Formats: sequence, C-alpha cells, structure tokens
Amino acid sequence: MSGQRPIYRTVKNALQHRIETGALRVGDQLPSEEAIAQEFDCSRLTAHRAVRELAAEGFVERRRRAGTTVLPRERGGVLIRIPLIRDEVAAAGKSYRYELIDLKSVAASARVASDLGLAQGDEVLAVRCRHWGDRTVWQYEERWINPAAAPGVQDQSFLRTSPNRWLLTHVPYSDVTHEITAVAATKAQAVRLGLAIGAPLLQTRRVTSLHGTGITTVTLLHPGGTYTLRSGPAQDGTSA
Amino acid sequence: MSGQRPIYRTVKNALQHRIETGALRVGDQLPSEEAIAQEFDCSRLTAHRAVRELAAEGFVERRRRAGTTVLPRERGGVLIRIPLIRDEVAAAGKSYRYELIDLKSVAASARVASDLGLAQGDEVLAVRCRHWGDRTVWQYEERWINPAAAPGVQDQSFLRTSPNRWLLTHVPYSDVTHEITAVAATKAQAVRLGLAIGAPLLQTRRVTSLHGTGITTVTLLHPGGTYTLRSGPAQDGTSA
DNA sequence: TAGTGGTCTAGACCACTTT
DNA sequence: AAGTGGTCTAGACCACTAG
Repeated sequence: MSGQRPIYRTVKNALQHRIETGALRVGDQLPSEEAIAQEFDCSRLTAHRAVRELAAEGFVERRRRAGTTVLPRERGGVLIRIPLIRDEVAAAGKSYRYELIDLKSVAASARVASDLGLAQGDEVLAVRCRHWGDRTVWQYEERWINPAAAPGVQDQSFLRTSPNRWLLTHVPYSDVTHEITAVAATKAQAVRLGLAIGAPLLQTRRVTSLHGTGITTVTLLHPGGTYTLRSGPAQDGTSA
Repeated sequence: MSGQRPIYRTVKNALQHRIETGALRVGDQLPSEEAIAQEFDCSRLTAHRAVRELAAEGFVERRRRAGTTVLPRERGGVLIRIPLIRDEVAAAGKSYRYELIDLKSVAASARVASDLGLAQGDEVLAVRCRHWGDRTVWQYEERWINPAAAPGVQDQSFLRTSPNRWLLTHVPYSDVTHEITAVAATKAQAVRLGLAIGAPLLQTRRVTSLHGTGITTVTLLHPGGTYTLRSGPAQDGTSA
C-alpha cells in the first residue's frame, strides 16, 4: 500500500502501530534492523531510519547487541509549547499592543546576577513593560539584560519594539530555561495588571543564554483566569 | 578535531556554529548538500543528515530547488517538560506517597463528556486522589476515565497504584493535550490541599486519547508556592 | 566472540520549484 | 531546463556489550 509515502515512514508507522495496539508490549524486543529490512523488503539503512526516529520520539530504546525494546510510555514527561505573546493574543481574537513602562540601568540583584552569570552589583539593563490584549493586560514583564552579551542593546529605546522581539532577531542564543509556577499577586503586581491583591497569576521565569553566557532573564506574569498554556497533539519528533 | 564524533555531527555543529555566531544570518542561504559534502569531504548523505537535523530543530528551512535558509529563531515557541509526579517529588528530596480518596462510577458532566468524546450522562469512572511529598500535599488529582477505552479498568481498586501509573502501563495512547493555568483555591480544593481559600494553584488539565478515542481526562492541582514546571536546555530535536 | 546498532560511501533516481 | 533536496540501495567497517 502506501503509494507516495517514503518507505521509512511506512515502516515506522507499522512498528508504531504494533506498539500502540499492544502487538508489541512494554519491554518487548523489536526485530533487528536486518529482520525489519527483510520483512519490509528494504535496505537496512531504511529500516534503521524508521527505528531511529521511533527512538528519538521516545517509543523505544536502542542498545547495541541488546537490541531495541519498547519503552514504558511514561518516560520523559510531555512537551508543551509556549507561544509568543503576540500570537497568543491574536489567537484569542484580541488586538495586541505593547507598552513600555520604564527602562534603566541598574545594579544586578543577587538573583539576576546568578541567572546571568554576573557578579552582584554588575550593571544590567532593566526593562518593565506590558502586553495588552484589547483593553486588558495580557502579560506584565520584568526583564534584565546583560549589556555585554547583547551588543547594540544600549542604543535601543524599546519604545515601540518589545525587548523580546528585538533580542530574538538581533542576539543569537543557544539555551533557554523556563520555570512556571502559580503565585498570588503582590500589591505592586496587582496594580500593574489591574487585578486585586492576591489574585492568582501564572508566572514564567525565563533565562536565555549563549553557550554559558547569560543574555537576559525575565519574569512574565499573566492573569490566571484568562491565560492558558496549551499543548496540542503535536508530537513533532523529528522529520518536520 | 573531533576524533570519535560522527562526521554528520561535526558538520552539524559547524553549521550551527555559523548560525549562532552570525556568520550565517537570518535569511541567508546555506551551501547546497553537494557543496557541504565537498567542504567537509564526506558523502552527500552525511551532509544531508546534518542539515536535516538542523531543520528538525528549527534552525533552518529547506525547500527543493530554493535551497536551505536560516530561519528567525523565534518561530515555534519553546518546549517544556512535564515530569511525572513521583520523579518531581523525588527530585525535591521528599518521600513520595500516593493516597486514594474515592473511586466511583458517575454520569459524565458536559465538560468530561466533551473531553472524552462521549455523550453527557454516559457512565465514566471518577477517581480522586492525592500525591504527597513528605507531609505536604504535592498534587491533588481529579480524574475521569472512559471505561470503554480502558479495558480492565473496572477491576482496578487504585488503592495502591495511582490511576496515572496504571493507565500508562496498561492502556496505549497516541495523543495528549495539556492546558496549564493559575487558579485561586476554592473552599473544597483548599481543604484537599491543606491550604487557605484563595491560595494560588497551578492547574493542569490533561486529556489523553488514542487515535480520536478519549481515554481519560484529569485536573491536577499543585500548590503554587512549591510546585514549578521546568524546561532545561534540552532542545531534543531528533537524534537523542 | 558474536550479534546488534551506528555510521559511512558512491551512486542513483525522483520530486519539486525556480529560472 | 536545471538545480536543489528527499529517498533509496548494497555493501562495508566500526563500536559496543551480552553471553
């Protein structure tokens, strides 16, 4: 069957189907690449690619000599997408607006210095801004930028372009770390977000770096009622 | 120069380095596979694999005839790991304990029916339980299971094994959807979690299904102060 | 030490899309 | 029409590890 679908994909789907239907159970061993190649009448490399992608997506584990075994589906947890704020607002059918609150050079606090790999008291750029969806605050943002790691940032006013947008397009990075938690709004936060003190907020802390050099650390606060992170069925293991 | 590192990885790293350092800028075109193969003195397939993985990880876009171009790094958002509760508690250095609150067969509410693809009023299994870390509630869980989609679930007492654990190892699934938001604890929730009314909670809603058939839907509530979702630098595009 | 996965090559044909 | 990526093959050698 299949038709124009690549062979490796046919093989991969067939094996995945065996796992999902229980024909292959957790701990069972898959046929060797050689055997798969014979069964599907393809080269070993084609069989290899099919199984390699299943391994990359967490379905199976491969070990030389020991062969390929079906993994318990629990491992590794689940992957969630964090959308860009502009897209998120647009998806909700609201019109997006960015607002700068203030921008200044300050001495790094202990936490900021730790996030960015600087010494406490080193000079960093502090930006506070808001992201609106129609007439409500969608996200309140407090950001610190390591000027040494972001050449040209000193010339930015961030009046019209959000720091996130500018950084993404001008400063290369390699690693991002997120921490997501729920907090109660402090008085200052409540004012910025137009909410009551103690209101539940979804807080995202993000640190961005390039090969060990901290670029920026940011705290994002979203009103709990309206803001939701989602993960679609998008597995998206490998071959886009 | 490398040594035991595979050639395709050397090539991949070299290209990735050019992107991250700005030698190749957004919109620039990568050399053709043929040219890469010549430059690194390898076969075209090896060059292909290197570039294919860069594409799978979102660094570049590939189009026939048009070639391979560097993408703006913003696209697609970020991926976050949701750990298993047992692992999360263990990682915090606490001892994990599971506690069943109750288990009964009920008529599906509108929301549960919608999540599971059933008709309102259809019979579903309702489970409520708690996950402890030492002497504090780490997570309070309300779950509904479609018995038709989980053969054998009727025989389970869930007294010692959590429904999550049993389902993961006994019922195959293909798709999972998550919604994460922050909520204020209701009176009932506050009691279950041992918190004050209005305390911020991180709420995770999860729907698990197999090829369109709803298996289970669950609402997980975590105390806001102690619970944090994290994403490491784990990019994990393809080749594990 | 034998079996399995990991990688690599040289060459080939095809599919798509720009010129 | 031509250039680029997408896939495939047959065969090869190496790396790791269970028996």
